[in-house]
Amino acid sequence: MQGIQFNELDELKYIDQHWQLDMMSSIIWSLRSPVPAWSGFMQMIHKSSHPGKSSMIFFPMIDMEPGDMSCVYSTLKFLCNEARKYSKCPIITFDQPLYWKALLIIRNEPEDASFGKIILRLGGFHLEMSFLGAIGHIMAGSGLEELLETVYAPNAVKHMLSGKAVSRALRGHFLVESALNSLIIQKVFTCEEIVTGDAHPLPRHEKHVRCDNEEEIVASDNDARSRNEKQPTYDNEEDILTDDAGLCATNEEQNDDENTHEILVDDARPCTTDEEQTDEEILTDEVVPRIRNDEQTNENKEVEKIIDRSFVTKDADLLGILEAFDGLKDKTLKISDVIEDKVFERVQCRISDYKDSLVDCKTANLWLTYLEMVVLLHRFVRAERTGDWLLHLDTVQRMLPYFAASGHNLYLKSAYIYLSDMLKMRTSHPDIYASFLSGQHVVRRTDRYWAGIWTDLTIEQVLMKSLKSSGGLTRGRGMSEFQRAVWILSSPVCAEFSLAMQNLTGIQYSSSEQHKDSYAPRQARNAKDMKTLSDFLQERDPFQADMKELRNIDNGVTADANVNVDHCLEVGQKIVKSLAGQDAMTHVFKRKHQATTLATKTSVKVDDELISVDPQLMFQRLTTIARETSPDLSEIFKYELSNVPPALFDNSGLAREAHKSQLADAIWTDRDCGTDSLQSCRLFVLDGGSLLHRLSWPQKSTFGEIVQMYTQYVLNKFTNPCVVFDGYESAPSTKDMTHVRRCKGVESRKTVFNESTVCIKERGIPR
DNA sequence: GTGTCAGTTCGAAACACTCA
DNA sequence: TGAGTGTTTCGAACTGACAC
Repeated sequence: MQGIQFNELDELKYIDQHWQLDMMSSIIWSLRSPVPAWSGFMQMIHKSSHPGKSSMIFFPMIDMEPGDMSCVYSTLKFLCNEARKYSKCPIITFDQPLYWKALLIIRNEPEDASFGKIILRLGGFHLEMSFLGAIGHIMAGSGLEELLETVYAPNAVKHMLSGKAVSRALRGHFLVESALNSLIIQKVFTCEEIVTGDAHPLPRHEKHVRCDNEEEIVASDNDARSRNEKQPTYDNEEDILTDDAGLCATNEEQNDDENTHEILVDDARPCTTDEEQTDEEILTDEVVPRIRNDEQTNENKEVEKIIDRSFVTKDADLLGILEAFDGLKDKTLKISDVIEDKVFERVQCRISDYKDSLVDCKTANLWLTYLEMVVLLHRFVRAERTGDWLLHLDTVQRMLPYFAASGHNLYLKSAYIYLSDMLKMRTSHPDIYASFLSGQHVVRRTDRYWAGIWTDLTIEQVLMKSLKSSGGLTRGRGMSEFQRAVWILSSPVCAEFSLAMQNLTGIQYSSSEQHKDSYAPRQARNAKDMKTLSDFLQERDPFQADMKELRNIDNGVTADANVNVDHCLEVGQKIVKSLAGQDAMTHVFKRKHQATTLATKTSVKVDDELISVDPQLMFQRLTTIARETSPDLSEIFKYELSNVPPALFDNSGLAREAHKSQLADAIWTDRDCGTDSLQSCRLFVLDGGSLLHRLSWPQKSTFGEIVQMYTQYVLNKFTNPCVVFDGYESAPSTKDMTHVRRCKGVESRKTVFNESTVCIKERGIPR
């Protein structure tokens, strides 16, 4: 079999022309909230010519195992025949496993054969999923998981960080990026935070968050603060909203359609099948007004809940960006005017200087690397939405080191070969390369500039939605070969009927012009989640200049000396560089060359060799062996079976939290705790710590009044009481681990107060 | 009562790595 | 070289909430 060589990759030297817009979007979150999220913001400002809406047609399904080489071969053969009929160059997109098989087949065919002309593309959507997994791997154990768990469910976060829940992952990463940028802006620029619970519609924010009138802002802030205290706490809603441009992928959309192979014919012909549109995009003229009215009502309700967290500033550069944003929004400025504004370079320069000052801080470096990875996500999505071919290639090239450092070797190999092949197209297929440069490499399901999506995502969205929605194959038709053929071949006729019915009834299908990120409920949720994330990061600042070591920002666990994830880009670049000239078929990736993350298991040194130890696994194995080899287990337990007792310590080395309520339940259940014996009791001993949670502390009360309140409560409730508070010396004590867990590894500030000090409280406990 | 959807859990396949 | 282990990726099945 012919080998596949990793050729030296030429540097693209692509200059991103619109980085200013990404910067504006991330900064504006801090200065003016709520605003549309990145995707909504981009759709709002991007208006340009584009190749038009694409049409999709289904080809017959091949009834074979998708991974079967002969199935892939048949697909390629069919593709070549169809392309010959249209006199077009065959282009096909696969996800990674099938891409590699198709590549092997094509590379082993003679160059003059029909297969030699096939342009094989690696699915961008799957590439993005893998990159999300790479981010999750690199940031494992850093505290990102705990950060995201403040706004998402734990299992949802696991899927987000493993690259499965794409829509949520993107939203989550973009929110975290904005919260981190907000933190940096506070440090670099002179800002003052205002947090308001605004009960007015969105335009109201535009009026009061003007940075040149600070007094007015503070005054309105005080009013709003009192309103905010009455705000209800929200449930942890899950992200069920989807991006109309295909940013999302539901579980269904993530399913591989490996049983089906399609050719996407990308032209400007009108869409012929109504099944080609997603449910959320289909809005009839009659339906639209009703939905808009409902949305308006809902918006008003949601806007009342909006929590606004912004900063006021008098910094000239930040004010310049605000003006540019207003200009774009009001359409008084064009994008070309904005990107020529030097204010962005000045802001970037100041932020870069600040980042350079953190060069010795490992934790800060890791989180700055995270920001770089999220920027790549922005670029990758933007390249697809706008059909920017060079940006797409440049971003894939920048992703390679992160794939390498995180051990996503299959995608590293495939993406490397894909990039190499696409660059070669400049000379081998100049006509196709030119059409890709004009934005023909993406598919648009709606007639908008900011609506391009990856071809593999298109296949999944269109096919899966058609299969599973009303009239689809999963609605009682059966899935046999005959039924599939009937369904596919009849869909053009059904589309004709559908079109005729639309003309007859006068009901037309159209897509909403407004992006979902522009809706007030979405903005409200974003603002709420941003506040939650910002609060978390304020308490656990990853950019502390005096924090030189690498540690988890949530639990404070410090990394070993062998953890090098803060230099993962250099690690990855080294691996990518070493690939040049190697044979892709025989090259072996070594795990020891990858970046070592914070989540790497603890290791012990045996004969000068580091061995990773999972205490839980070690304990289980040893007890299993002991049970089989020794009749008396107590003999075995005389010896140390793991470096820490797993029953008492978790994998990060922190002592497990005590569950007092379970102990209390056990006592009440197993023992006689009746109250008869209390009748003769003359002394009530009360736990002072527990007592603290019994009473709610009134607003603006002093500590003296609170003490008086507790005293009165105890005297009224109990005769002859004795209140006991537990106290610990400054020397090492059994409470130390609890203190470490509670302070999250960050030393708290000293608070000085006396009887007349007014208590500023948060949710019933002193701050 | 039914259908849909998000969330969760579990398992299998494929592949890389390690070790005897 | 083969067996065992670990990781990644993917899919199926189930559950509960919600809308109609």
